Formats: sequence, C-alpha cells, structure tokens
Amino acid sequence: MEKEHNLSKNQKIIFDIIDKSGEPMKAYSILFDVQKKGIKAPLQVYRALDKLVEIGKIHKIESRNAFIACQNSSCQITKATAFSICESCENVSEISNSKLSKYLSNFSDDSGMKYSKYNLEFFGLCKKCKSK
Amino acid sequence: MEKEHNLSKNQKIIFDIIDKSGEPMKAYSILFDVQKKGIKAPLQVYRALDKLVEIGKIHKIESRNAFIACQNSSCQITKATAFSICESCENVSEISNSKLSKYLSNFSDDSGMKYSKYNLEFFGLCKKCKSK
DNA sequence: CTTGTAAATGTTATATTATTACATACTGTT
DNA sequence: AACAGTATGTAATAATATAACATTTACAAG
Repeated sequence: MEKEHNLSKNQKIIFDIIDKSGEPMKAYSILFDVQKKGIKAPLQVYRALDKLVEIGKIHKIESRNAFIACQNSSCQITKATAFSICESCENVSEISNSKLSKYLSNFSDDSGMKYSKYNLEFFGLCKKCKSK
Repeated sequence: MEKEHNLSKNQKIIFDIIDKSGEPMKAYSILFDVQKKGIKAPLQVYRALDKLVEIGKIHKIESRNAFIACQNSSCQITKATAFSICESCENVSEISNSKLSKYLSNFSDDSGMKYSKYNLEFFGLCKKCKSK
C-alpha cells in the first residue's frame, strides 16, 4: 500500500492546475491562474509547491525553474528523478526506465559520499522537432 | 589538440575568482567580489558566466543556482556533466567516472528523443558529514 | 470537550536571481 | 579603411524565491 497524502485546500488547488496542464508550470504562472480561487500571494504558492515536491506529487525541473506533476502513477521515487527535455519545443517528460533508475540508484564511487537521491535531466530534440 | 579559448578581460576575472574559490559561487557573490576590479553590474557578470558555461570552463549547479569551475582538466564534456552534492555541508564536486558518462551518453529509449546533453546531480552526505 | 501541538494559511515586505534595451568599444579579418 | 563579430558599460526592470509575523485549522492525548 502506498501512503495516502491528504492534500490541504491550497495544495489540492495547485496540484490540480499543474496536473491538468500536463506540462511544466512556473510558480508565478500558477499564481496568476489561482488568483480567482483566492490564492493571492507568491508564498502561498511556494508553500504548496514545497509540500507537493516533498511528498512526490510534483517534481521541480531545475534547469527551467518549473514544476511538473509526477507521471509515475504512484510517485514513490521522489529520490530518483529523470527527465527528457526538448530544447526546441521545451516539451518535458519524465523518464521511467527501470534499468536507468537501478543503475543510478546503485551508483557509488570512491569519494566516500553516501548517495541518497539524484536528479537527471537529458536535453535534446524530440521526435517532432528533429524532423523539422 | 583542444581548442584554446582566449578569454576576454571580464571573462578572465570572473573565471579566476570561481576557479580559485574551488566551490560553487553565486552570481551576486561573484559580483560583490569583482566590484573592486571595475565590474559593477549584474549583467557584466551574467554575460561572462554565460560564455564560460558555453565553452565549458565552468558549469552551473542547477539546484543551487551557482557556478563551479570545471574540474575535468580539459573540459571537453560540457554536454555531459555529473555532480555530487552534500546536503549537509553543501560541498560540491564534479564526478568524472567514465563508466557513468559512457552509460549516460549512450542512453536512449523508445521516446524518439535524440539526446545530445545531460546533467546529473547526486545528493547525499559526504564522508565528513556522514560521521557526525 | 479542551488542551496541546503540528501543519496550514494569510499578508506584507523584501531578498535573490536574471534579463531587456540601448549605446559604445574592441578584435581580427578582407 | 571598412566590415563583422564579439565584448563592454549602464540603467532599468523582470522573474524567482524567502523572511517575518499573526492567525487558523486539524487532530490526537488527556
């Protein structure tokens, strides 16, 4: 069984918007969209985003300062994220490739670091943009 | 032979500061440090940073909005970067592991994406912080 | 049911990170 | 000398994120 997270009001509103959009959203664009629902300040958005990231419902695309809903059904892998990003159309999708995640989760070297988390971003051209 | 990049005045000043520090530096902290050398405005810093990233002399640590000098002697791998980040002391170092870079450079999946670049950040605890 | 505590909210102000727009100067070629 | 490309200088502003403080809600323990 996976843990059920009961989202609070703001968290629900903000998750729904990101989830419906299906693409990475920036904090202030979210803010703009939720103002009609009474969320007026950046901090309200950032607090919800922080929590949603923490529980794995969304991920931050670091190179874009944007947030996308987790596309791995059960979102157990907050600690192991990989994305592919098209540098032309900016389409982003989450990579779920068990070999890749196994490889990276088991990665270790002689540095003495104890790794507990990783984030990987691949860049390139998507199918559509390649053929243009 | 690798290509020699002749850095301009500002690029040299800013690269030297980052290189000497040996750790990730933030843009505005660089700005503060170089003001005695006549670089007064954020844009002057960002322009040099952009160029230095482009030619691979420095890398951006995306999750930290900070810049670190390339630690791979010849800096041929602007397009394949991996870092280890200690979440306790914030020490960052560049990972140069040929198996890892081979594995990731050759990665492909059935999405139709043509990958040309990646950036990987590992998080955890370094040797020192582990034993505290 | 009330008391305590953690989590969530609301609000204002401010800090931090990054870019736009425009004018000028330098560098190396033809 | 003329040109093209790169770099610089300066001011203003945009975009992203957090600090500080007051209040409220959720919910478990007594």
